[in-house]
This record gives sequence, C-alpha cells and structure tokens, in this order.
Amino acid sequence: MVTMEDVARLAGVSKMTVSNVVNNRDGVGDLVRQRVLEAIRQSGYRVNVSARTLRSGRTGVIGLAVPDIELPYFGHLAAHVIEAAGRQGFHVAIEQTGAAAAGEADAIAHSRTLHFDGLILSAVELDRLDEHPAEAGYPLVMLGEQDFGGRFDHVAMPNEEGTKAATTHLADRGCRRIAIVTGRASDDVNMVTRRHYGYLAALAERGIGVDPALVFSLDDASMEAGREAACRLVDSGHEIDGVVAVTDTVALGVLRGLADRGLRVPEDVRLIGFDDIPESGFTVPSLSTVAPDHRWMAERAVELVAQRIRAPLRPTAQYVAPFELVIRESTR
Amino acid sequence: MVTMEDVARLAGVSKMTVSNVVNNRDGVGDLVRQRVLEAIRQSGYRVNVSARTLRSGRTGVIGLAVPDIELPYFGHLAAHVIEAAGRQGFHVAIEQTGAAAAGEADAIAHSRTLHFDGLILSAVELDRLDEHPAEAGYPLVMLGEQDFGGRFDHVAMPNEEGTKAATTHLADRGCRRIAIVTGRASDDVNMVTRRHYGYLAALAERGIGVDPALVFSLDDASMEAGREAACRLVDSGHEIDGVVAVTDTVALGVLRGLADRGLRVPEDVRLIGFDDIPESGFTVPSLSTVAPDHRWMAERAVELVAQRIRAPLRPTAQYVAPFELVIRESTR
DNA sequence: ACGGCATGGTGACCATGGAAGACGTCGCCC
DNA sequence: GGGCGACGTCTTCCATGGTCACCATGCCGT
Repeated sequence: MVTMEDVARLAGVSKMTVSNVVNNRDGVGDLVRQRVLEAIRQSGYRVNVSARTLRSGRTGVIGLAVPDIELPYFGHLAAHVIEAAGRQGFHVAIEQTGAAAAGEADAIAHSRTLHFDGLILSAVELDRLDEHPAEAGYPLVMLGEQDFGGRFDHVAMPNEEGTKAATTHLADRGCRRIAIVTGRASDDVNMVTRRHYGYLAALAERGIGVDPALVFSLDDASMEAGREAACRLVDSGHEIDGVVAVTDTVALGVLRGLADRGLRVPEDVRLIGFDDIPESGFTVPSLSTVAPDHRWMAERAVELVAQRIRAPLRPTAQYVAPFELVIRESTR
Repeated sequence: MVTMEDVARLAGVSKMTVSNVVNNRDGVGDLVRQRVLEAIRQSGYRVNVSARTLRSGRTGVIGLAVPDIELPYFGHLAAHVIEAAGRQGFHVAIEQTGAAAAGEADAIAHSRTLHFDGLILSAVELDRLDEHPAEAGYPLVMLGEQDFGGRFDHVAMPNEEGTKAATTHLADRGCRRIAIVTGRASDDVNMVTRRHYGYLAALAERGIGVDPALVFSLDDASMEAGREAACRLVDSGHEIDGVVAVTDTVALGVLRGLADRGLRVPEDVRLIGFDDIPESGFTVPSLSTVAPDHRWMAERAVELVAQRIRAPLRPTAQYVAPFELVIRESTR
C-alpha cells in the first residue's frame, strides 16, 4: 500500500505537507502543492481512512437504523438520507432493527462501537429511552414515528394532521362508515396512536360517531396483515364505505383483501393510505394517500445530526414534516 | 474515551492480555480472563475499530453496491445480504450506483479507499471491466446481471432459463402473440439480452414466430416506463395476448398501463414478471413471476467474498441461482 | 539439569494529524 | 544600514489505540 510517507518522499517534502495538501489546508506554496498533487497522481495514493479516523476521532459515517430496509417506505427514505448525507460529506451505513426495541437499542450501541459520528434512528418500538443505552452527548436523531418529549432531536411524520386530513377527505366524499386499519396499540404516544387520534379528530369534526367495531389493529404493518384485516372486516358483516390504512404498505394489502371479497374500490369502499410510496401510483385502482415530504424529512434529519456532531450541547429541535393529500382513483 | 490501556491498568495486566481476552484468543488463564472481563464491564470499554483496522488491515465491512436501494428488488436483496454477512461476522455498507457505469466504477474505487474488505457489486452497466478500476486481487463479487467471462466470482440470475420458462408458460396457457417489455439494448451479453434470448428460445421451441413489433425496449426498468410501454403497445394496434415483463417492477407498470387502456388481465392479456418482489402477491390481479432464490444468491455472494478475502488467489467461481415459477392470477 | 508448555509482557509499528519549532526572507525602525 | 521581530512555509516530534512478533517467567516432567 502506498502511504503518505511514500508520496512525501516522491515529492521531496515532509508528510505533513502532503497531509496539508490532501486536506486542502493553506500554508502550502503553489509550487510545492503542484509537486505534491503530481506525486499523488503518479503513485495512486489514497488516504487511509482508518488512520485518519484514529487520529481525528471522526469517521465521516453516520448510521441509519430502520426496522426493515425491505419495506418500500424505508427504502425510499434511505435513498433520500444517503443523498442528503452525501452532500454534507457523510457516508451512511444502514442497520436493520427488525422493528423491535432490542434491535433499536442494539443499533445505538453498535453505532457507538463502530464509531459512527452519529445515528439517525427510525424508531418504532423504543419507548422509555432513558432506560436505554442512549448515552448523553451522542448525536442521535429520531426520525419518524416516536415522540420523546423533546429529549432528542426529532423529525416527525405529520401523523395526526395527515391522518386527520385523510379521514376528513373520506368524509367529504360522502363516507359515513369509515374503518381504520391501524397498528398494534401501545402505551405510548407513538405513530399508531397519533394516527388514531387524527382519525378520531376528523370524525368528531364531521359529526360522525365512532364505532369500535370499525377499528382494526394489526400485529405488524405488512401487506399480508392488511389483507387479512380487510377480509375480517368484510366478513364481520359491518357495513363500511371507507377505509383509512395506517400505511400505504398496509393499504396495498387492504386493496387486495377487498378484491378477494369482491368489493370494488372506490365504488363500494373508498380507501386511503399514508406515505405515498412509489407503488401507490400504479395499483389498480391507484391509491389516494397522505404524502409527507420524505426528501424534506431526510434533509432535516441529516442536517440535525450534522449540527449535533459539530455542537453536541445545542438544545434539541423538533420538526414535523409538511405533507399533501394525493388524490387518486381509490377515493374518486 | 476508555482505552485498552485503561482496562489493563484496572485489571492489573498488560494491554496485550486485554487484547487477547477481547479477541477470544487462548493463552490467558481463567482467573486473569475473569478479571479482565470484569474490568471491561466496569469501565464500559469498547474496542476502537479504527485502531484495530489500522494495525490489522481488516475492516470487517463489505460493501454492497446496488443501482438503487429504492427499487424493491434491491431492497429485498440487500436485506438478505446483510443477514448472511452478519452470520459470517461482517458488516455491510450500501452504496448506490444509479445504474450507471460511472457510479459502478466509483463504487469500486470508493470501496477500496474506505478499506472495505471486499465488495459485492450488483452491476447492470459496467461492461468492459478490464478497462475499469477493478484492481486485481481485490475481493470483488458480481451479483446478478452481468457476465464477465469468468474473470470474477459471479452469482448470476437465471436470466435466460427463467425468462424461457416464463414465456413457455404463457405459450402453454394458449398465448400466441406474446410481447416482451425489456430493458435498453446493449452491446454486451447482459441481463436484458439474456432474458431476450430466453424469450426467443421459448418461442422457437413452441413453434411461435417472432414479431419484432412485439418487442418493446425501455430506457430504465421503472414502473413508469412499464406503464408507458403497455400503453404504446396497446395503442399500436398490434394484437397481443401475453406479455413478458423483464422485471416485476416493470410488470407493475404494465399492469397499470393495461388497466388504463381497458384491457383485462388475464382474460384479454396474460402477464408474467421476473423477481417475485413482495408486492407481486398483492396486486389485483396478483402477478405470476419467475422467483429466483434471493436468499440463496445473497448467501452465495457473501460466501464468495468471504472466501476471496481469506484466499485472494483462488480460481473464480460461477453460480446460477435456482428459480421457480410462481403462478398467480395474471396467467390463470 | 534441562527442555517444553502455558501464561503473560515488551516494544515496534500501522498511517495520519496536531503542536510547536526551524528556516529564510522581508520590512520596519532607530 | 544594521538589528530584530514577524510572517509564511515547511519540518520534526509525538500521540492516537490496537495488534504482531517475539521475549520472559515459572512450573512441570523426565
């Protein structure tokens, strides 16, 4: 391997000068700089990231922990995060937490041992985090669902607002028997309950009564779970004319389940999702949905870790992503 | 930061002994080992990966370069790779190449500068690789589409075999006017032409003539491109009763495009895809597809990099993934 | 008494970056 | 005009946290 020392010898300078050139510091004369650059080119030298890291204490890598990269929503988000981080000169390493508190705690610990400069955690389960290994002073940004009472930098989905808008939209289309297919109930104010609040708020505002029989809880937010929920919902015999799905992924399953039971969307039942994953524009019928600005979220999150890396003790910031309602065939 | 030196002092041993304990090497007595472990626990010590890497020359990280993590197929694959690598004690860093030769070459260079121990490259564009920065001796495994004449370890999709089976399946269902929606043509024997060969081979075997008007080339393998192709296909007025899509992602677009033009699947046109992404089971109608064993591919690829890291000069290995035909509603 | 094994220690070394200093030159001021 | 400080440029030395190759010690069996 060709080292800085080799380049220095080749250019007839000391390795510190090479270091200065490599890192674009000034205090190096133009002539010498050119000589060094030429030597670097000739020798094919590349900085040794490990040595730099060891010396400087920075890795230039931020971790991104998501429940499951296979879910379209997280793949989507990851793409934006990678891009935004790249613009700030960071690399991204992706961890999977498996949507479990243990995995999320692991990701934090792991992130520290690998000496990531910071971590963006898309937590869905980790609640009482003060009992968890979130050592103070480590740049940690929560992305997405949970709310930790201002203890961390946080970029939130417009959970309540978005679901409320979605439900209101169904009501405005004339739906009066609106079901919600939601996630597992939890003690904490997480994504599921937030979205549920939005649903309730919309119903209240439109003067529609709440029927507990129209609330379906899923164990996981998968397509299969959505499909089963839709089937059970129809089989239960309760009259419905609208469904709010907690995510688009679930909505895809619901769409399929309704088809399995011979119900037409939107003629018999209107359906709306949340996330606006790419697939939603291509289903038959295409899926109306709440579209949070994923790019905005990714940029904000990266910005926050970057800031916290530079200034660990800055007060925490809380953002809620903007969103818009995308109306497609499923609620026409 | 707690260093090995600190632990050593706390346990009353030298740091080499701590190193031996940390790395589970023998030559350390049980008593001393316990003392060291206790000291590690008390101090909250974590190894500094950079220092280890600097000295030992190994990072324990392998790169995975894919065109776009946002495409379901690659997310899917990445999940399997991460899991398989984890079992072998490697971490995975994901790079996006943007489906461009430049990006792919970058990923190789980048992978080396970050001192990944090896790289799994899901190349779709990089062809004449001998002119590219694939320095000999660097553990590089090609995953998926391309074929480099045995110069690299390679885990291939069953491109030709799978597409042939898919086309034959349509023919056996009675289709006689079978279109193919494929990717950009290229000079090289890549995924697109391989799959095209399979299509042609099946037609020949079933005695069905080839109609150039039924071959549609896409600029990129996206849902939107699939939709447009389907529309153009119908608008062109050519009679068709079957469509082979080059990937499931494209097939989702085709499905939507056919719906846009009022054609029913499978009654008017049968449709089959390739990849078996999770979404394919939930579309309406659900999508028949060629299902390569992704888990198998990921495991094989990880196994190959791991082997090559240990033995750089081993002769190259070539695998073709097994597959099965998954028959769903779109070809009933 | 001597060789061998089991256990643990020593110092060099990996590639880079920070701090402080050396060196030459130039300008300023008396 | 000479001495001196300041400045720009580059060098030297050392620290960073582990690991490697080798060495030292002590105990055992023969």
